[in-house]
Amino acid sequence: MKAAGGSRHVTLADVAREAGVSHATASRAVNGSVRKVRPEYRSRVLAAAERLGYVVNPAAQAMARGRSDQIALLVNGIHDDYFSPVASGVLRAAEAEDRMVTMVSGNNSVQQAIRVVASLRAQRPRAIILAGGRSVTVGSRDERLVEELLAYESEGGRVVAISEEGLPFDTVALDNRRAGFDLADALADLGYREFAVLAGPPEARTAHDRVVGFREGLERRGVPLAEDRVLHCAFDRDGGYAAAGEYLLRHSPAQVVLAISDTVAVGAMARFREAGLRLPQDLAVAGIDDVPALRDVAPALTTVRLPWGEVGRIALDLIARPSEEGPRVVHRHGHVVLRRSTPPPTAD
Amino acid sequence: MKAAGGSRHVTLADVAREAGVSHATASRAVNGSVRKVRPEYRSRVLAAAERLGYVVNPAAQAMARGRSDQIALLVNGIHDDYFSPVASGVLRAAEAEDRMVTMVSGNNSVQQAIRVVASLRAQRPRAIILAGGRSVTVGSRDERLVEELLAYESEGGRVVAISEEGLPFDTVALDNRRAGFDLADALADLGYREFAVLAGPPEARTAHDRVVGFREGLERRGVPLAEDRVLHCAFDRDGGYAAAGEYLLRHSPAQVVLAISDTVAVGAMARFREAGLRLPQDLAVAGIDDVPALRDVAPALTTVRLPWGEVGRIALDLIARPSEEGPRVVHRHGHVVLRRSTPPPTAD
DNA sequence: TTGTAGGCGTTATCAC
DNA sequence: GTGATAACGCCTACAA
Repeated sequence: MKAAGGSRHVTLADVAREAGVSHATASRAVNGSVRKVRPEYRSRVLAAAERLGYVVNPAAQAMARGRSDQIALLVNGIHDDYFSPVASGVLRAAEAEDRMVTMVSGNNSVQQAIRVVASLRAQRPRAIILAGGRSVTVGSRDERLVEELLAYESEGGRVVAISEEGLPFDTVALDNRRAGFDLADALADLGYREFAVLAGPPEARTAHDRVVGFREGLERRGVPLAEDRVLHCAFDRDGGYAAAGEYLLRHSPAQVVLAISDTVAVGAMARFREAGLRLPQDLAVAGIDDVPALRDVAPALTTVRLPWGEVGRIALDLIARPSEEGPRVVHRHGHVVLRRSTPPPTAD
Repeated sequence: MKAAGGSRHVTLADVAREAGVSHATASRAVNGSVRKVRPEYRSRVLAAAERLGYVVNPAAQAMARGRSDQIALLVNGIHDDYFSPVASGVLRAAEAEDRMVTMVSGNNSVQQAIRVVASLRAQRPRAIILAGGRSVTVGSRDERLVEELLAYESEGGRVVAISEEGLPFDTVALDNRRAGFDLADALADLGYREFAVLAGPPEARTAHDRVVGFREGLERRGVPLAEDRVLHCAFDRDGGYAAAGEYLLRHSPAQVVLAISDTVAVGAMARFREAGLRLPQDLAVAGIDDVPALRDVAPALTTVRLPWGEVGRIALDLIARPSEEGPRVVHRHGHVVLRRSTPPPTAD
């Protein structure tokens, strides 16, 4: 039990005094490398700490150790598609081990991300989780970001990326190409032949990989995908909405629209409906991610379920067990979930 | 420009030496209470800091000041309905002023929330934003939480609640009763007469208030709401799904179902569809919140739009400008948005 | 194994 | 206004 009184904070010195040992022993008993303190003292200290309601002062600890215990999650942007699944995955995993996560947004600009990492660096968190992809063309700004991150690592920090393979950090890699491949393959298998693609931004690596996957999947089935059937758009709901509008203008109707994400798909569906199309009768739509919040749209959306919760856990795991020998990459992939939005196509 | 090299950190001492002044002066020039240092020194220090790439060490600062500059956001649970709108509202606002937010989840348990606040207390963040409501019956556990928060305040921290009025802290109060009232009123105005309610957990204050609002809105229109038409459920998608199932069992059909949140509404819609009901022809559904991710469900959901972004900004504002004289309350309310899910009822 | 002592980077206190 | 100097709470050689 603790005294919730508003007085001054209990410090390690208090605990030490109460337990009748030195500061050092108290420190070791509470946080030190195990088994260096006599069990008797140990329990005496622990009891005293409990009795007094001692709580470590993270700032002091951070200062003494030169590193805090925070975990920082850097997402591209709050509006980004990646935000909610990735964030809730990581937060949930963190919650499971009683840790707190500091969230910051790179605001979809590498520029900003660099600045953010710089100030993060000053805070010396235990780890930075980099969520969301980088560019296809690894430009100089991207390199600056990596550089900043490497500097952070050289100071003893740990970086884990949740994105594509290829960064010089431990990474949890979701196989985006495969997600695209499997989805395209499954739909072609279902009988679809006329595809259109809402491709997201051409420079976003995640979107790009998924589109490449779409292409390969269709190729494998011998299904053509004309260039003009691929529409680029922002990586969010409004992007899908806009791209769908463009699609409608082109008068090049397809049977099914593959969107690079569920949110894009949902935006597109909204636009299609406005145009009077019946879904899925007039047009089938599929996405990728299987974000929980969207699981109940109608018609239920065919998608590729990505294991976000697991990804979060793995990321924390990678942080907890550093490796000596270079970046590790843990691969995960999703599974196609066929739902109502893509019924077997009827003869046209 | 900064040297991104991996060497040791630049400290205030370095800056002071470089500028040829004392630690104290350097400190004052960089962070001290303004206008106590000669302009010449001031600029000399600033220049040196810039040149060396000096960045403050927040841990050291926190330690010396006895308070860090972090803002902590305590949400009820990650799965909670409140998570995404409130979190993104606050994060966005924080982003706008270049601040980072530490997110923690109370995991939907007051018990846990108390523990979280206790460890937060140790971190001495500048402020704690308490998002999400408390219980209807202010129980002893709730009181313990408030107590812990008050203790934190007595240590100099600032608490801002985003919830209902009544807590002894500055609060941004969303008028939940009014949201319920306006929604019920609008639908009754549209011609609906047979209502059912998916009420959420009876002990959750937010849900409770909304239901009270429903009642009052209907009352005003002289529309009865039988007790057995009110079904309690969990405050999330699955709760809505389950409650919808229960509704179906009762064979007491209504024209429209008022859900206490969009997510509950969407879960219910999924269940209704499974049962073969056509929406909105066979049954109309409405929610509250207008969460962006759900804006495109079909049929488009009638709801009450709550100003989450504004709420986040106000919360940060309240933090930035403390008041001397007791808790302030800023009221905000939503606006009914009629969409396809509640067409004017046809004669039955 | 335990205790003593010094240091981590900043701010705050007081003389000057 | 400015500059020594002492905290702040914890960790960790180093010596005992």
